Amino acid sequence: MSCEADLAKTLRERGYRITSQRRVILHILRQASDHLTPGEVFRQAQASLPGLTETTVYRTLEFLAQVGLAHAAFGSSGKRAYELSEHAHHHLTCRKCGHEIEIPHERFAALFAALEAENDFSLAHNHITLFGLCKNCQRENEFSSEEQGRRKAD
Amino acid sequence: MSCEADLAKTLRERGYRITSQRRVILHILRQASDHLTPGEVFRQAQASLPGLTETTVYRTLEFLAQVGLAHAAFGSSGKRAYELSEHAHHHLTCRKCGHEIEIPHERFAALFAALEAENDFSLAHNHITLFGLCKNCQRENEFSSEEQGRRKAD
DNA sequence: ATCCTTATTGCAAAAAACTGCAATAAGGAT
DNA sequence: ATCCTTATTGCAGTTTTTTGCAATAAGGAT
Repeated sequence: MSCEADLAKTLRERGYRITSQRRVILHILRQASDHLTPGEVFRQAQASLPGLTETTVYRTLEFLAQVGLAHAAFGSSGKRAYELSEHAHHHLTCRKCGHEIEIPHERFAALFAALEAENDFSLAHNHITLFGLCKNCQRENEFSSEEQGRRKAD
Repeated sequence: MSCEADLAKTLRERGYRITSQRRVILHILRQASDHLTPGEVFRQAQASLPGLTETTVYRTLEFLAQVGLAHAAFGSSGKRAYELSEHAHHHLTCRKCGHEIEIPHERFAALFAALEAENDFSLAHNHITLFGLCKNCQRENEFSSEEQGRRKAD
């Protein structure tokens, strides 16, 4: 697999090592169509690598993000979730029903470039999640008092 | 205090109640020059309201965000931090030294408006944090292997 | 001022994240 | 194939966030 070899090279060059744990976790992220929380990754990874620790998952995920292979996004619940960096995109997430609309990175590219230039800053590929209300949920009241205490029901 | 009365009205209209806890927490956020984590808010709040629980702080902060009075931002560490919604702005945060550059919301306004129109979406005021490297840190290597294991030292 | 409804809080216990340190194992060198 | 250095992992323990439920207290009505 070319991307495996590629990965090896990338990491090695920077002084990191390739381990079964990293391979498994990376593989899971590749399969995933969606963002995965550390817990989800852990559960899936357990299957192929029984001895794996939750701690390692957290550290590996964070590691992948640092190296740039993956990045963290914050879901509507505020829980951290990771996904591969490939095909940069962002999300509009409905705070009410959780519906997600994907926005290609290109839409942000110009603004990002401008900000980088103006501030002498080098932006990493961030996954941005913008919260709001989707078409349907806009009609109803955003957060009527009756919903108190049963937010997850939505 | 006008903003207090204003707050009262805002909440009451929506069916929420004003409690000493909410007042204290909101007051702390007003004083704060910076974002505060739930833990920080809790510690400060303890002073004026000894009986206060950490749980309540978490819930109140989340509540304020839902109601739109405050919003959560995710610091470089990924830790959640809250601040009042007034004077909308965003941040460019250096992943290495933690330096933060404030970006006025206006820079994002046009893009946000376009995204809202294109997707039939109503965006809430999100506080965006874009990570990257500041001017100074760009010179050095982003994440050389020697830094492994002592990231917080930077 | 007192009563009533029900939004909020506190408590206790669980789940999720994070840390320090000793043991393990990549992978370059011999 | 074996040795060596040190990046990574696992373990055990700590802190941070959440959640369910009963007790408390806002604030409108009487």
